[in-house]
Amino acid sequence: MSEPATRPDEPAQAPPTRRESKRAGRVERIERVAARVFASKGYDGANFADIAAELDLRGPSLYHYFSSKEELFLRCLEHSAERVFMRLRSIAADQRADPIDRLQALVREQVLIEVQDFPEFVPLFFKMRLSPPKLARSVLDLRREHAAIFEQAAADVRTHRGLDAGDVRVWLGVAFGALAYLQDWYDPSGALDPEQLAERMAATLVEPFRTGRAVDSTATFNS
Amino acid sequence: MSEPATRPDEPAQAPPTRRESKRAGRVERIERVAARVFASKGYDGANFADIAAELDLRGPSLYHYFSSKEELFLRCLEHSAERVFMRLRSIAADQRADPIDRLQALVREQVLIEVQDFPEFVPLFFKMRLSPPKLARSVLDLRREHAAIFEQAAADVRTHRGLDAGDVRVWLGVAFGALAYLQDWYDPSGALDPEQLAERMAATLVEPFRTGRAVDSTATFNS
Amino acid sequence: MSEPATRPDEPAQAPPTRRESKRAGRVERIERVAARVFASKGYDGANFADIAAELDLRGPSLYHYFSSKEELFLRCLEHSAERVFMRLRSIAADQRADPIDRLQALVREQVLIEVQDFPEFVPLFFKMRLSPPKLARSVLDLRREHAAIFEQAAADVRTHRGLDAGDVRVWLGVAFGALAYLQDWYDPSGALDPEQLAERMAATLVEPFRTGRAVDSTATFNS
Amino acid sequence: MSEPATRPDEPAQAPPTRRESKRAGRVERIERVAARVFASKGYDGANFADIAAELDLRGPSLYHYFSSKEELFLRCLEHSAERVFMRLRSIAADQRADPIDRLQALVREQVLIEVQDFPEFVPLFFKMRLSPPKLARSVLDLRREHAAIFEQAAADVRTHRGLDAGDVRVWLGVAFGALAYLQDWYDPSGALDPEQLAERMAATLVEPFRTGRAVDSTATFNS
DNA sequence: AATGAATGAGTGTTCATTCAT
DNA sequence: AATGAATGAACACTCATTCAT
Repeated sequence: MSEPATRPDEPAQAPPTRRESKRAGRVERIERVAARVFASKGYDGANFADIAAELDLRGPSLYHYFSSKEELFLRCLEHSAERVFMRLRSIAADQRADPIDRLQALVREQVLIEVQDFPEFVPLFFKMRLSPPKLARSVLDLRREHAAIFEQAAADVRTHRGLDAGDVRVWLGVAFGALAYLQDWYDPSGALDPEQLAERMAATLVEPFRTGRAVDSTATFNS
Repeated sequence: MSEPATRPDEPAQAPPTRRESKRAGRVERIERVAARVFASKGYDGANFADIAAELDLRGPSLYHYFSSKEELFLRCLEHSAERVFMRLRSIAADQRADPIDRLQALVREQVLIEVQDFPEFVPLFFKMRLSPPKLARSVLDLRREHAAIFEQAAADVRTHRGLDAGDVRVWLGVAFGALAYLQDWYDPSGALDPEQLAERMAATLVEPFRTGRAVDSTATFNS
Repeated sequence: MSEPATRPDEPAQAPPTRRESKRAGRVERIERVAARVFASKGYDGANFADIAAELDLRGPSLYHYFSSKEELFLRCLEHSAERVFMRLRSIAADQRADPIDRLQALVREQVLIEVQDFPEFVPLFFKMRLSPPKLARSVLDLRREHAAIFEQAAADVRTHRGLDAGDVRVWLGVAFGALAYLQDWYDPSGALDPEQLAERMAATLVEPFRTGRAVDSTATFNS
Repeated sequence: MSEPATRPDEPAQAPPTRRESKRAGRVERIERVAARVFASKGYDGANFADIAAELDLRGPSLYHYFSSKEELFLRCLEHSAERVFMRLRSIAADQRADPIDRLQALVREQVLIEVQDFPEFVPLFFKMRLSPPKLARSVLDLRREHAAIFEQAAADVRTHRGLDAGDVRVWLGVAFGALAYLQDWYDPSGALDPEQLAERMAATLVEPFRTGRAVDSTATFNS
């Protein structure tokens, strides 16, 4: 252990000291703001000075909390991902619901997450060129974790109908594409409020599962 | 000579001199390479030196053909747009086909354009971050032109069924999102060949129009 | 503490902090050096790297203090203008002196400013080639302000003699030309010291006003 | 000799062949145009492409006639200088006129040269940093030659009055400054036509010689 | 003779990052 | 902890100049 300062008579999971929690709060605040900036300007377009300015700080101050721009970006993603995954899993875990309704509810939730609660989550959808392989790997893991939730839910629909799990990647591509594209066209102040949008997108995307055509009928394929 | 149609003794409409056509060929070659680089690295990420290097040139040489990075990018965009729009419109113009089949054929064509013939289309049209405002304007115009083709085709499906044209923006958002996202997940060397992919994506995206649910049933809304 | 005048328990008009005054000192130093470089090489000819090098800095460092080359140049200009105008105006404001003596004193002062105290004045004010139009505007405003001081003093001579103010532009052109040209020929280490030079140039330039010929006798003309 | 092509039976001063005279004509035309561009934009501000464009040529074509930008500039100066000096000398050589009238006529002529006939001559007044010492020397020689004409005329006024030639450098500085500055303020389309301007400037500048004050009274000084 | 093509050197500017305070 | 100061690396763009045609 590299923390000789903790007293040996304390539980292994030492509660955060006041100093640590203060720092944690600042980190969280930075991540929240930075995530928003990254989401709106893109990785290249966002710069440290701007992010810091929104926090009433100067650029170099961020280095007290993050070792580089890339790390900050990754932490932003992770930060939202935790919360987002929790919300999605609580829906995915509801075994009482009909599988197809569950899938629709998942899509609905994801829309609300993006346009109401976590607009900064969107970048996770996209491929990015992150130079240090470690960071790239972490992002990839998050993407897989996110996709797995939807993939499982979609497979459930098929098995529930007595089909093999098959391959839902095309549908997944369509759905994720639609979800990722939202921020490029949807205006929350327009005629459609977030709830309506979520309702309609979910219905549209799940429709092929309801008819069984266009999704089920295709033969499974191996990647 | 490769111009047998013009009578040799006439200047007739100023046929391109050898010099001019040579230049045109070079311009075309640069545009092709530049489009690929822009597509893979984004507008900001692509730099003149790299583009030039792929052509065995040095950065400043590109200024013989394009007056700025912005102009080079716009030429790439317009160049692609020209070809892509032509293909889509030739399908959209076929009035003999059933409207819904026409829409499906359009989606199918767009998929093939993206994964087979114009791999740079997606980033150029859908995903480009647009810092210079002048550039943003032009890109938006082209995007609108592109969207209009699909919007009209979708509206035709509704009117053909005796409905008002309504608003197909949600469906359009879903479809364009799905189409924009293709390159983030589809691997042409995988189990699904481009034709199969196009077939299935088109079927999936058009399905809500076939059932009438999820698309037609929703009331129209004003933006 | 170097601020004995302010009572220690009062913030009182926000006295400059040590940090601010340090920065102000640096800005002043940069302006002084930059003005000299601009003066010797012209606006286009002066480059950031060279200016910075004279300050033991690298080019980009200047951007901590000035947002662009244009701004740096304008600050230099205004900085000089402030001091120079103050000196000239203190002479122009002396209403006890005979108008013609006042005019002569003004010319004399201007010569001393140029060859003794502000050697960068001439290029900055008279000779700068002005590519950026925004810059040209500001320089022209300052030139007009400078010219107005002499113009008024010259007109005073005429009205004092019972003539109308008339037009002294030709004389002004001669005088300013002579003053602008000084650094192209005068060598302070030569036989004529600055005071003698100032005396003689002032006498020479004011002479037409003393005789009344060549200045007064010409009819006024409208631009 | 490096011209073996000239036939030995021709006079040493071989008349220009048709080819040579054609080339000479082109050189002259380029010099005339280039001189105008240099005069209006300055040495740095003028570029080869612009100069060539005014001649319906492309930049590199100028290298058929001049080995570098600096050489072109020098030739421009020389080109006007020849003609200008001829005109000035024809006035300076008129021994019948009163010396002071001759001086006044010289100034008058110089004004007309600048604002009517050879606006490109003005740059000769100014110091310039020409890198190859040979070119710098040539310019300096031209400046001296030009100044000498006025210097001699001014000295003649003094000796004609029985004074020693003395030093007229202060007056010369004033006069040349006034003449060099003309292009910065005089607008030929304004209220004063070139003839009037020339008249008035000449009168103003020569006035101190007429009164004898301000010029004669000063002691001579050695540089 | 003229020029299209190409380029090396240079210039202003941006920005993530380091460091002393 | 926070930040002014500073900078190296990059990058779009300009321009005089070379060269093959």
